[in-house]
Amino acid sequence: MTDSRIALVDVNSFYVSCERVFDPSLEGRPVVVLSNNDGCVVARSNEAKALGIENGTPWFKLAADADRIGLVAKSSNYELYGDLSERCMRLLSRYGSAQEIYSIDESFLTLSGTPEEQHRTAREIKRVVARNTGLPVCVGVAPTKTLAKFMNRIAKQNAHLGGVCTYDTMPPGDTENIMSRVPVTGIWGIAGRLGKRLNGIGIFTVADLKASDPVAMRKKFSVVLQRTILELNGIPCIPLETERASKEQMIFSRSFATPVTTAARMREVMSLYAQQAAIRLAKDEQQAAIMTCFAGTSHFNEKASSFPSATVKLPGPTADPVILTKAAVAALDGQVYDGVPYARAGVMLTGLSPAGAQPQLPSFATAHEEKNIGALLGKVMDRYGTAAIGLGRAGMTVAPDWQMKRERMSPRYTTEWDDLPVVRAN
DNA sequence: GGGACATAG
DNA sequence: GATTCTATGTCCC
Repeated sequence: MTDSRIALVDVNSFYVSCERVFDPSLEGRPVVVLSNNDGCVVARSNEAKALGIENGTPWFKLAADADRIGLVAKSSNYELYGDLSERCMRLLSRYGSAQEIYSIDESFLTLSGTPEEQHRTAREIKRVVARNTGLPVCVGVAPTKTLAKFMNRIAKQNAHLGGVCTYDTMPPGDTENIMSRVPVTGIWGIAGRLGKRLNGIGIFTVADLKASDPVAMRKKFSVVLQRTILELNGIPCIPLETERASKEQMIFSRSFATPVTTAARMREVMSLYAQQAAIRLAKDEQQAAIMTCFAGTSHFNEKASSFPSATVKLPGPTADPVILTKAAVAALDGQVYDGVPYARAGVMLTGLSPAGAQPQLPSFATAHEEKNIGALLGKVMDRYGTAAIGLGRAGMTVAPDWQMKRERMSPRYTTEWDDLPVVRAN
């Protein structure tokens, strides 16, 4: 048998593993990586999972006990993770006739050959990624994406499999056995809400779902669930997306380290966020037609509740930081009040199109629009930091106090010359 | 077409 | 005292 199959390669505890690549002393210890603003746990090592620490736990609830239980927390370092991700994805691309980069730490690959050959390829992938990047991965191989995800999960949870699990080489009885024991929420696309509704009609395990009638389930639930059921039965319904579709919307939003309580400060925030959004537009080679600006108080603050937002139509599709910044600064005018403790804010861009798709008539383009300032801002900030340059921030030479907290961040070893690791030889 | 909701990583 | 960010898809009006 030489059917083509799908491999799902996933880095174990990706963010934690990235931290460990550069700090081997973290090996074997409970480690968590925190969200932006050092808010809550977004990645855990197995040792941290074993301590019962859940994803989403606020750091302030763990901090006091951290030393006592030997828990290490790191601020998230997306420069580092993004760079290691790229290296990893480039390596993986060698091993499949097609590749879908599904997330920062996951790729689907198309494998050919016999099941035994595919299993050997999967083992080689694991070996080569470990040797070339230092990152541990697990690989699941199966006829459909949903089954590949499931096989990957089995590989992760059963150390004796050596991090690789292939549907076609597993004794069918073993697979059925596992499926009849894993809760239905162990399947890709089924989380709490749907899980509860399924339990309500007697579907508790993966095996129960697999045995259900896809047509009836589509009527009762959704087309998504029907596809999942068919995929569990080996019928591919979810195609490999080898071309990254261009984004439909772009959001830049952040929580503040300390609340923003004045309209004047909020204008500063909007100005900086709009510039970050412009930089991303330039990187994606896109332009936007509509901008929504929003701010909000903390959802945990019941006394002050305010969620201002405003949508403005831009003069035409644009990626120009000058236009975007002016629009953002003006958008929330009159809706943000002094004295209200805003906890977060953001800029959303919609109506996106490829840059240059609708070339503007020269008479409508402003002088600065043609100069692609967004890309320039991005390059300067990449090299000299975000404080080095900016529009309309006269005198703002130090980071404002609302800027997000990253108190426990490791150096950006691979993307900052000044953060290069130091090697000592005795 | 748009808001609410669900899901994922 | 403190609780991420981003993107997509479906349902339903």
